[in-house]
Amino acid sequence: MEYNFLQIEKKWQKYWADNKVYRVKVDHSKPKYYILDMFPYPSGAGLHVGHPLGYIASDINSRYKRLQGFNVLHPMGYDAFGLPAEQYALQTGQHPAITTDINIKRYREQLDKLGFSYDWNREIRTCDPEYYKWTQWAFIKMFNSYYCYDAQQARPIEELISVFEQQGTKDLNIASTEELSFTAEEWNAKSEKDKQEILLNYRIAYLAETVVNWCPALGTVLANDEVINGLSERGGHPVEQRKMRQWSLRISAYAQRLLADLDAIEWTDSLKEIQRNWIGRSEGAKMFFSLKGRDDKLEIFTTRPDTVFGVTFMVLSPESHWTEQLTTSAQKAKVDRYIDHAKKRNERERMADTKNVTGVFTGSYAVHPFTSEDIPIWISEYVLAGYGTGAIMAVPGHDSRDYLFAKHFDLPIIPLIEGCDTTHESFEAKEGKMINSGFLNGLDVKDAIKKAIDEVENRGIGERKVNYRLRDAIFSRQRYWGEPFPVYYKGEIPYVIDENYLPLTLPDVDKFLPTKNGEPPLGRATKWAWDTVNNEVVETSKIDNNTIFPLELSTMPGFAGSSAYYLRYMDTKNNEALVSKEANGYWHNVDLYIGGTEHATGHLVYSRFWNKFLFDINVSIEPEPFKKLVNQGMIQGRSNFVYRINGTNTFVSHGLKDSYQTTALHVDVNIVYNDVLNRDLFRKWRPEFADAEFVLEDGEYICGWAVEKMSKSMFNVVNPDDIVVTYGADTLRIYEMFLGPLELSKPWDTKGIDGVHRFLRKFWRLFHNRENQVYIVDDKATAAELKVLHKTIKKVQEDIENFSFNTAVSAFMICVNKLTDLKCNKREILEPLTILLSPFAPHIAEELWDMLGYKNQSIIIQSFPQLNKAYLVENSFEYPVSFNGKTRFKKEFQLGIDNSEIEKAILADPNTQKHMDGKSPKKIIIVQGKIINIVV
RNA sequence: GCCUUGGUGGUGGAAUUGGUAGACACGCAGGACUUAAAAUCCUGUAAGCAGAAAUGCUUGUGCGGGUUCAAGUCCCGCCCGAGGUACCA
Repeated sequence: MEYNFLQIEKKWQKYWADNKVYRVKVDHSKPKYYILDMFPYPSGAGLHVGHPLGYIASDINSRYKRLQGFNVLHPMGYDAFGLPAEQYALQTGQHPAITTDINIKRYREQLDKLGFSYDWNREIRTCDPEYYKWTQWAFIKMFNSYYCYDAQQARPIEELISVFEQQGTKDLNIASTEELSFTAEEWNAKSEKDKQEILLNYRIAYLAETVVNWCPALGTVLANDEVINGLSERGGHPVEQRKMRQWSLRISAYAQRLLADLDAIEWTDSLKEIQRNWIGRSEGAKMFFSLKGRDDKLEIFTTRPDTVFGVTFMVLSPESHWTEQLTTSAQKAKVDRYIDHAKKRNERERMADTKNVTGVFTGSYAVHPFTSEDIPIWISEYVLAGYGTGAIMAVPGHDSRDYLFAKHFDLPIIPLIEGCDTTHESFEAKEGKMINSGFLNGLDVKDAIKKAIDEVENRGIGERKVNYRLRDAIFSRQRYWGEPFPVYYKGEIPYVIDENYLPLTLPDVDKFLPTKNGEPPLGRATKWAWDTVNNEVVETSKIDNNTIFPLELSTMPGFAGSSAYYLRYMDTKNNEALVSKEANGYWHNVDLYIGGTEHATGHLVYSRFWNKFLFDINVSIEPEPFKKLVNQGMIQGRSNFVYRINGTNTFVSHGLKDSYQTTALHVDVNIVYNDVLNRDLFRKWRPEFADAEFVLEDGEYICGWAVEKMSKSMFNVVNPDDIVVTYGADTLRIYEMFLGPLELSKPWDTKGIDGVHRFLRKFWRLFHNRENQVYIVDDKATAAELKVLHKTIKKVQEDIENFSFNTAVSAFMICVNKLTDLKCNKREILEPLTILLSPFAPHIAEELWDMLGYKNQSIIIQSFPQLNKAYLVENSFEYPVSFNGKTRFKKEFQLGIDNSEIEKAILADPNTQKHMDGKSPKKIIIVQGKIINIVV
């Protein structure tokens, strides 16, 4: 029989589905292993060849672990809420739920054709009310919690209320937006409204003023990605920075735990480093500077309190609430103009621009805490509102940004370290002896930092502080296609609806646009108010009844639904809980998580936070969601170009294009094969090319190429479907693994796919004779055949464990080539190979097992004997003997001999004696039984 | 700008983590089989120089330095690409 991959793959995919082969249940007789892919956003362009890269890797691991006897949980679902569906809805009027559903169906069909071993019984969709019920539920729990630093965990808000009632804020060490101070009497005297406002200052899910990109023309908030040079990507309207009251999650409270627990998980060092930098712990001091002519004080954070004597000015961020208060009437016009300028640039643009120094003087002065000198207070973009207190003490001598600012505005620069030169640049090294620094003079920098903080604390003008760069997550989106907040308002005060009435389902709206008043699209819902008596959603028009209140109009962001999905897979159908104790107690957390690095600071921080919160409230039993994480690289598109001679309909081949005036045009990569254009298909591709002429080289039209982001507009999106039809899923699976290291980004290219397909055909042929009939013998294998088999088993197993799938595939190819040379058709060799190959190419493996009458597919790979030294002692090998790196002679040895024996023999060789010149060797380097070098 | 990451033949990549650079595969060239094509198989293939050939020599892992008997791998300084940069997912 021919290797008919289409038929084989269809047959086994059907068999797996019909027999529910990959359905898993809690089974205490087996060890568990949980392998998870980052679930996809179902985009309208369909699954492209980049998606399966990680999915194939995880599927190989899943199948491999099953072979080893593990009970493997390997689920899949869809991250189905998101902006693209909403924007598509804006253009077409189609409801996002409908397009999302269509896209999911397409994804599912495409995934099914690749032979993945998912347990589809556990599929989840974040936009499904039965799923987002638990997202809303977690939000309610966060709203009803505060974070206690002493206990290092989230606690119920009722606990805090009773503390307030008994002792006020005395001795509290808890996370807050702003530090408040009141007594029990003061608390008890407050109105319900005031109490609720104060509690928002402590809730883990809370409302607060935050800065957003506001586009007045579109009436909406935009992501940084949607803003280009201060204009909206859509329509090119001006965008400004505006403060809005938004929901936030108090992730910053978890900063220390998020940092510390990185040590306990198996992620790559680089990814941990990204997270550490993102959390950005820095130790220093907060200090209060008196303000000239005012009673209040300006708070700043600094990591270099030792440089306090070098402070020659202070800088506020343009958004700081101090800006307005400290601007004198003489400076007001200038400051207003500057703030207008700053509003047009978002944070990223400001950070990227370090060349242009801008700023303006407020007219006010602070007082130096030690010298009592006046310090001018400036405003500048380089101070960011979101970090520290939005105000800094500037030390131009020892900070590069302060230095540039001082040079530009001609402010004084005081060198503080003996011998440092600040005429051309600041001196940022933390070393040397302090000068010009009063009581710190003569101290080493490290000691000076300690002494400075001690002195600041003694004088009561500040204290030691650890600051984190990690900010609270803004949790509101002015969008339609997301989870509704289970929140209604009595006046300004938010209340959560009772969890028993979840899910609060997303209402229909007539349009997906903001309302005329600039409210989010949910403002259009006619039925969107909460009846607190009957606990149900009712007509918005009934709001003037004082038991019916408006619901929150914004929705939750994309990361809400993806933060705890790993727990839900354990117990998808549970109506009583996010996950049952039994299921969570068996599956614990994810053993292996595979996905792209682009989520390093988003999803992977949010989900760790979310899980820690669930851990605190005793829902998740593990403090970390993902034990081991492997990043797969991005697959880029490889675009092809044709070159049209300007003003004609003639196209010139790539190698000859320089002789003409040409314009490069993107051409659909699906009508190009190995950079050679199919000219007939090209003529049919678009009407304007119907009578295209060609200037050929060597009788072919060669296209140019470039590596670009895979996108519809560049005609370089490659769906796996065509490849599956032409070569089969097994070939695609192996080819994607063969393309290069899993974690590296690489352009998609089908150039090498023939080689992989050839390999599978060769493998198939090992089991067949010339007449294509199954022909397998039970003869005993020779030593040479066993050597090939066991070398391959060892190598492939090591490679799977190390996620080095590309080299594993190479090992298979070498193995098949050798067995073909040996004309090996022995069951003893081929049967184990089908098992070894089955994680990579499951369809062909199943077919071969079937043909061989081999039923016991749960055999454990580990039970095969490892590479045996005895098989190696067959032929000899020759290697150079080098002295101090220079090759002097060659010597022959038998394979399999011990390193020490080789060493002895070499040292006894007369040639060696000659080159050693009577000395004894310093070092003998032996690698794999070969003497590489002898250092004399 | 900042953080992370990558740069090796015509191409994708390998290299036991400091030890014979280019495994494996694609492509290309030549050959076998075939009326022919496809398929399959065999041989060659980093560059340069010398040689009839076996082979030998030289150069060579983005650029410039350095450490070492030995550097693709370690150190210092650059250049270029990719991802992230808090409302894309």
